[in-house]
Amino acid sequence: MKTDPNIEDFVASNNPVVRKFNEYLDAHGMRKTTERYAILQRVMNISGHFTIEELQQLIEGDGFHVSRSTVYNTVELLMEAKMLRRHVFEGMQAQYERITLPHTHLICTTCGKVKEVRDQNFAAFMNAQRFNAFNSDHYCLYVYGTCSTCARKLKRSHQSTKEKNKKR
Amino acid sequence: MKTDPNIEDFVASNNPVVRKFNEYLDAHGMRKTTERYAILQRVMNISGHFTIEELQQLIEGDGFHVSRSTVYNTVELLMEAKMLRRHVFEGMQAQYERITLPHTHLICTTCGKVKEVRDQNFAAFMNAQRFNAFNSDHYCLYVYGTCSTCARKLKRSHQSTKEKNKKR
DNA sequence: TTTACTGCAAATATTTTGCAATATC
DNA sequence: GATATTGCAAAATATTTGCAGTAAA
Repeated sequence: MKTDPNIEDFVASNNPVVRKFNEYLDAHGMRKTTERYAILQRVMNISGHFTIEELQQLIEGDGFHVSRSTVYNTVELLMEAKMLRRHVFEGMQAQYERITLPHTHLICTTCGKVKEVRDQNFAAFMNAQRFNAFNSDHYCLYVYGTCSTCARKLKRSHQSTKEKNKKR
Repeated sequence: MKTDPNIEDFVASNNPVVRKFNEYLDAHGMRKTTERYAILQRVMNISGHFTIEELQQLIEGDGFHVSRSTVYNTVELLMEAKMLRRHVFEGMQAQYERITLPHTHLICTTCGKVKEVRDQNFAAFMNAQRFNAFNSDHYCLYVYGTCSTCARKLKRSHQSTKEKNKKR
């Protein structure tokens, strides 16, 4: 293992995320490589959604080099370990996010921004939900629409169109 | 326009789907090509989900040739016309389905089968749902889990493992 | 007749794979 | 020391694009 104090500290820390990943690696007879922890550390410090490209650039920004294949490989492991989830929203490239409490995704179809909202009522509703001949493991609710920022901009440009039309 | 009686009949029919697509094409000054209607006809006769690959093969099976680019192009138009939707479920390639009444997708993570269920309670819940600073247009609920067929198979193979262990 | 659309092939984008070098166990 | 993992480059996959020919308006 190369000496990278940050990552060594992270591995040595009793961080539950490190513990969970260790358990997964142990259970599958997999090795604990510096690259895997460097990626884990980065992933767990991102609050929202990110693409593979963005993740790799963040890691490189940390001054640590990992190949694209290793990023894909480790992200796959983190998904199997149920620590990370992949989302593909309409018209966008794949994005990842760490698994936390269930939440709804609000996706603006104009600017592509994704907002997460936690809704107790909805969570309760889904928890009570049972399906016929189907054993549910987890769910994703994607709500597509327009965020307030884009709505404002659209309204403005619509108004200026009306203004122009008036002037003619 | 090449003479293909089936498609001509379809175009001539007062099918609401044809009308809706015509309106979209007219509104955008786009041409009414045989290829577009051939694809529309096929799409509207598929009940479940399909990939681009599958759609093209079905069309070829109908004895009509359309290039891959035209399939992508027309599918894009149908999505803009709000007649078709694209879904990317975890670990699978993009699938399309015609837009009908809102429904939940149950996705088996073992066999990949996708089942649609309509749930009045859920629909009512979502219709009442309002989000802060976000104007909702449509939503997708994906529920991942295990279908009963796979559950049975898994149970059986688990049992036979236990049997084997007993014999030792 | 004009030009939007199609088909083909080539380009691009994203993800996967083969293999030699290397680090973990 | 044995071998799982890495990095690189090449391959595979999915989607987009440029352009010449064709067909819709």
